[in-house]
Amino acid sequence: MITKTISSALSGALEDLGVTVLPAQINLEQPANKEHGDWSSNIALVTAKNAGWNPRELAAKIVETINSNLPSGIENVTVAGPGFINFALSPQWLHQVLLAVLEQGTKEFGRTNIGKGKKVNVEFVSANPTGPLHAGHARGACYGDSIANILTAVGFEAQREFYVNDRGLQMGLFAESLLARKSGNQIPENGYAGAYIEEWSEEMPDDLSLEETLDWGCSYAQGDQRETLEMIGIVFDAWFSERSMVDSGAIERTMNDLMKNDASYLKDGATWLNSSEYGDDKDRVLVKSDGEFTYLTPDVAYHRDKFSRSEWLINVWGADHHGYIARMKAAMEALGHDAGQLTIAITQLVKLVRGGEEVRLSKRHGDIIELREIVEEIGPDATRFSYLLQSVDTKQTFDLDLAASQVMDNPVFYVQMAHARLRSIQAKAESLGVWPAMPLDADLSLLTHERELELLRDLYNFTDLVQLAARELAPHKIAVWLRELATSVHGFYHDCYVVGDDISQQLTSARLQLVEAARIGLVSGLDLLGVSAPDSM
RNA sequence: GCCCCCGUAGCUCAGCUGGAUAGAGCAACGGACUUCUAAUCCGUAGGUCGCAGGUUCGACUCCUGCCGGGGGCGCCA
Repeated sequence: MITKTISSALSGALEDLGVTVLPAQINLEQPANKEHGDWSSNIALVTAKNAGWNPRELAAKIVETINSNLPSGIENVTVAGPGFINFALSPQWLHQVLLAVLEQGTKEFGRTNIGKGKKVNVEFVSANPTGPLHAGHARGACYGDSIANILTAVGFEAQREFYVNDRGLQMGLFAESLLARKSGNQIPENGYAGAYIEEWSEEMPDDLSLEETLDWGCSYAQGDQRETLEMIGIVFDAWFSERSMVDSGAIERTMNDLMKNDASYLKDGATWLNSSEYGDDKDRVLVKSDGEFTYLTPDVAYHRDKFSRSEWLINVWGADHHGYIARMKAAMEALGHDAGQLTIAITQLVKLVRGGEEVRLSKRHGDIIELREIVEEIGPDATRFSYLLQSVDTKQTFDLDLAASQVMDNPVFYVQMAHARLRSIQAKAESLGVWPAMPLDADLSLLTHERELELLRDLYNFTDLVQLAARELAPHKIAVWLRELATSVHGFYHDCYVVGDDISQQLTSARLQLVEAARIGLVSGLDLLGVSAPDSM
């Protein structure tokens, strides 16, 4: 690609000047300000000191050298500011980008193989099967699903997994709450009092034992959660049952192996994990003095199971679990796993606002906003896009009134509208018989309008962007890029007519190529977020 | 007290491994529809990037210390 040409021109010039640089030091970037050219290098600023030059002088020498033998595709090279070297290219390189996008199509565009097929397990949501999913779960759900998409796009083999805590204290309280509600008794202390408990208990068969209630409630809740997730297009490859590890003996084996590795000990009638040996603040209880496991113990066994199936584990946890990271990594190391292959992605809390007031999230009380309600209110696409629009590192304010009533404020419509507009251009071209019978010899050099070039620059950036989003597990970067691409599309749509009497046939066919390329861009980006690209709005 | 996240325009947020004059949407103001969807486009206005030091040719970005907001520090899950 063109960046290689520029890099080698730079390193050649530096060599001629007797300045030695490593290829890795040559760093090219696309300046934010278009007046600074298409590509820019700071190499003179970086190397000047060691070479004993003034940065601007060095840059001038480099430019002189490159200009004496200007590579094709580069229109001019200049020195600017404190010593930047700016390259202006002929639009031809962007036309190459267009051809590449068309050739790749929606199935290939933006995809690479840096993951080399490495297996990654993405565990997310993992809500207790004691109630419906709420607005807070949704952030982790959209995020986890999207990073699995992105990791797949860069060549990993991603598996989506949901860990079901179908045993333990909370399950017991849930079952007791259902039974109490069913028989009209008082909900037990610390039990579940949400309105859904009443609705669910009415669905429940009569005269169930506590154990049967637990089974029934668990599968009912799981079914409800599964259904809600499917409403926003999230389908898990595996639902891993905590209880199954009791039956299989996995938990006992894990306890034994921890003991064998001197990672656990008895104290005060409880069994402890020696986690402080592995960087945790303190040791943690694995088996309580009453003989029950803590939450940690089955989870350790579970992670171990995941490691037997995948090389890299990603857990998406809420901010309230961050204190749990150190002990889990400690346990993995104690069991001989590489804690570096366990990545914990923390999503900050979602603050729900309705009517200007904060809505508290608590499953134990009645006032939860269910994910199902949100999806029914604003639709799956707006739900997913809204949750993915900002970094999970920041706490999110989700304004339900805004999302429901002022749809125009919602960027998802802006992006989807861009796609619908491109489709309508194609539909018109189709009705005139000039599409999709596209002439492959369209003269792309006709694409010189700034709107057209802007579109191509956006498309050029996509592949690197997907890799960055994968590296940082940051789907919001895709969402931000989509808004930029949509802005370019709307600008192009406005200023560059594609099909019409006063547009030459040559220009029409060149622009039709661009329309399809931009469309491929929108579809590819939206796909990674799990948002649809409708033909009309 | 310790740990994690955040602090950027009136509001909601971007800002890539440090780069040139800090960006976008909404809200405000002013323009653009005989045309492929005006659910759009163009322009104006709006900033001490929480504060103070440090590193650097260069800091919103990295380091340290404060201040402010949120979350977590159980033999709960």
